[in-house]
Formats: sequence, structure tokens, C-alpha cells
Amino acid sequence: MHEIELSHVDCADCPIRHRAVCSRCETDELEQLEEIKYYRTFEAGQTIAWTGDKLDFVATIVSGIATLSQTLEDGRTQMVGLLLPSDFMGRPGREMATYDVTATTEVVMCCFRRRPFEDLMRNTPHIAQRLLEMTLDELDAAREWMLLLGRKTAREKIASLLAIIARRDASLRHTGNSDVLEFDLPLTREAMADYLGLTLETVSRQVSALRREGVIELAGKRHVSVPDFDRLMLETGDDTDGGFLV
Amino acid sequence: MHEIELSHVDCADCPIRHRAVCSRCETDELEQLEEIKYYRTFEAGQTIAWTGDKLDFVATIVSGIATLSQTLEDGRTQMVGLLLPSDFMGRPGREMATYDVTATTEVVMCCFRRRPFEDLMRNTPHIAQRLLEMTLDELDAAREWMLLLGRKTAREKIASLLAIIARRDASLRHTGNSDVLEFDLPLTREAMADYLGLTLETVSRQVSALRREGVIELAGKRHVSVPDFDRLMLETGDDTDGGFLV
DNA sequence: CGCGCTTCTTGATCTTAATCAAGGTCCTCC
DNA sequence: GGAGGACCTTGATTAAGATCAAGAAGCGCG
Repeated sequence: MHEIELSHVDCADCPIRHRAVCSRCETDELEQLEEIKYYRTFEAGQTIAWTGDKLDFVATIVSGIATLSQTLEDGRTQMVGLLLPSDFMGRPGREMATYDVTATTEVVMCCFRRRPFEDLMRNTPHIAQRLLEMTLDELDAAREWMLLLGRKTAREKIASLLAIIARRDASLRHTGNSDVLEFDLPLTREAMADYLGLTLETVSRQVSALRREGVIELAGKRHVSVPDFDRLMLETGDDTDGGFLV
Repeated sequence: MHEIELSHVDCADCPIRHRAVCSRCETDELEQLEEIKYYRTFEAGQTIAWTGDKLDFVATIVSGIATLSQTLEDGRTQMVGLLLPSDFMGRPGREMATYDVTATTEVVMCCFRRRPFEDLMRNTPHIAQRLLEMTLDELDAAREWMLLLGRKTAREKIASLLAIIARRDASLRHTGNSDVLEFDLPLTREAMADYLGLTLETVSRQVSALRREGVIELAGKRHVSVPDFDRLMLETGDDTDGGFLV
């Protein structure tokens, strides 16, 4: 077990590193991963899997954005996860999808056939360990989201979502220190509503209110800039250090 | 790697099996676990850990009920997890508690010192694997809870909680097939409210409504019996197969 | 037994966000 | 450039649940 952090080694022709599964893995494990992997592209709006579908791969998101959502009998839906580049999807050891997975933009995924991936996981503790870490992080994020859904006001919910997307976006482009955060909302108002447990009208109203009060600026409907991130954070209701959701 | 399922072997003097960590582990691993484990009792109402506290153990609940909760700056609180006997608490690889952990009844925990447990985990893939499975289950439960918090009505929330407790209670006493489900609510109305993202008054009103309409019966304030589980399930808003939360 | 405490219930009122409804903006495609 | 459609905004009204308030039930304890 050598000591190089292989998260620093790019995974073959993948445009991003496999944060998901390669961290700390050994070179030959990396090669094994190479053998069972393939790429798939989904177009914007396409359903990647319905709840109950057979799912014979696990994957990391290379580019684009996908969502996980659940639906009640009568059609009310709740988004339960947002998959951004470098996020992992699928569950080793489970055949069926337990959520509806949808591409909201064009999505490129780096897939691993499930069975060989599971075998690999059994033989290479580092991968299991890494997956455990990631799952624990996701669990923390889910629980932070429970706090949002259960106790925050509509305004706080919107501010929280914007803060998360801003942070996440900034970290993806490695421009962590520019003063003015700017990004395109990857979600429609309806998708935001589904994520936040609101209606799309309420989302629209609260976004307008935040704009009116100068907390954010809008160029078009989707392009947001945040002149003062701390001001936005104040609106989230969180403790000042904030969380690391999604 | 022999094939006995050691989940069938009672763990020394533990009153329950360590569903959490012993499943499929080998005999000598079991012995190693024995060496680093100890018991702790917390009395009802006692705080096991505050967010940010140093936590030098992980543990399984042996008896009693504990809760995980998070709080916003201004005191609004949301429960994000309910720990019942055989549930696991703590996070390998993390020093600090990220939630407030509280004993709602007297709680006996079987603790493992964190460092040695982490070492053990590194050397025994089965334990890491088992922990991964459990964490994935918890993640599913958290996401199902997100659906509840974001989209269910007060009435549906109450019905869902009662259904979960009823199911969980029945499985704990191995009386899975008695017709009338009966159990004591392990939570005050306030704790139920914190779990469901409601106020205690709303909880009280909805419980009263379900009683008035014969969906449940109450003896005293805490003892519930469910004459017709399917009837209760109808009130949850879930698909008819239901979930397996918490 | 009755005091004091916590927990719970119920009622009256208020607030937030949902619902219903209409119209506006922007983009694509001919 | 204009038609069609998806997406978004805003207004009016309603409804679900929060809040405020009072009192009842249950319980440990002297």
C-alpha cells in the first residue's frame, strides 16, 4: 500500500477526477476500474431511471446536473438529492432504483457495471471505505435538508438553496476567492420548488423579493449574482458558519 | 472466511445482537470487538452529546430511545433521526458530534472506543461493508423523511410516524403477526412535533382527530392501539407498499 | 390527600404559503 | 418576423397550520 493520494491522478480520459471512487486507490485498482467503466450521455429532461427500474450500473457525474426525486400517490413530488459533477449515484448491492433520477441539463456519466464494481469493492477495502465516507457525507447533507424542510421559512429556504449552489459552483470552477459570486441556476422554478417543499409561485415571489431588496441580482431569469455572500447567508437562518450541503 | 452468519451469534453479554457491526464478522473479529467495547447508561432526558462535542466512541443502542436533532440560531429545532435498539450512532473518522444526541428514555448503549474501532474497520472489510449498508439504509430513511417533511399534510405526517413506530415496535418484540398493534409512544407531543416539522398543538389536534375517527385508540396519553393497520396506512399518503423508515 | 409540576388538549385568532387566475417574457422554429 | 410553447411573474383569495391563551389530565412526592 503505497502512500500516493491517487485522487491526484486523473482517471484516464475522464474530464474530472473520480473523487467518488479513486481516492487512495492503488494503481492496479485504477486499472480494474478502467476495465469496467463506460460513458453515457443523457439529454436535458431525460429520465435516467424511474423508481423500481432495474439499474445495472453505478456512476459518477462527469458533467451536468441530475436530480433524485420521490412522489406520493397523488403526484406531489419531493426532490431528495441534487447530483452535481463528481457526485456518485446508484447503490452497490441494490438492483432497483429507489428514486426517479432525471437529467435536468445534458448529463455525462462515467458508469461502472454494477456486479464487477461490487466485486472490486469487496476486494479493495479502500473503495468501500471511500464510499462509506461519501455516503456519510450525503447523510449529513440529507439531514441538514431535513432541517430546512421542517423548520425554515420560504425565504430562508430560497436563500439556503442559492447559498448552496453558489458555494458548490464556486468550488467546481476553482475560483473560490472572487468577491462577487455569479452563477446560472441549474433548476427551473418548479424544480427549486420541488427541492424546497414549496410551490413554484412561492419560489418566484421569494426570489423576486430577494432581488427587490438587493440581496441578489438577476440577469434574465436564471443568471444570479450575489454581491455580498454574507448578506445572503444572514437570510438562511443558519448558524454563521453554515453547512456543506449537497 | 467461513460462511457462518455471525449475526446469529449473540455478542457475549449483550442483551441484543449487534446487528450493527457483527453481521458476518469472524470469530476473532468478534473477540477484538469484545476487547474495545464497554457499556454506558444514560437516564431519560439526559444529553448524550451536544453538536460540536468531542465524541470518542461509536455505539449501538441496546435499549431505550435516543434522538438526533439540529437547531437553528433562533432555537427552532428539527429532529433528524430516531435511534432505536440495534441502531448505530457515531461516525467513524469524525471527532465531533454533528447533532445533539438526547436520551428520551433511559438508554443503554454498547460503546466501542472510536480509534480502535476505526483500526478494526480498516482491517476487517466486512465491518466496513456492513457499516456502508447501514448508512445507505439510513440515507434512504432520511430521504423518505424529506418527502414527509416537504410534502405531507399534518395528518399524513402523524399517521406516518405512528405507522413507523408501530412497525418498528412490532418487529422488535418479534410479534409481527398479531392483529391489533399496540405500543407506547416513546415521544412526547413536543418531540413528535420536532420530528415532523409541526408544532405540538398541531400534533395534539391531529392525534385527537385520528382517535375521534377511530383510526387509532388511546389509553392514557401515550398508549396507542391500531385496530386496522391498513386503515392507518391509508392516511399516510404513501404508496400502498409503504416505506421502512428509521 | 392535595400540591406543584410537566404534559396534553382545546379554542380563538393570525400568518404563511397554497391555490386559482391572468398575463408577461423569452426562446425556438418556421 | 411571427406563432407557439415553455417558463416565469404577479395579484386575489383561501386554507393549513402557527401562535396565543386557558385550562385539564396525569404523576411524583411530601
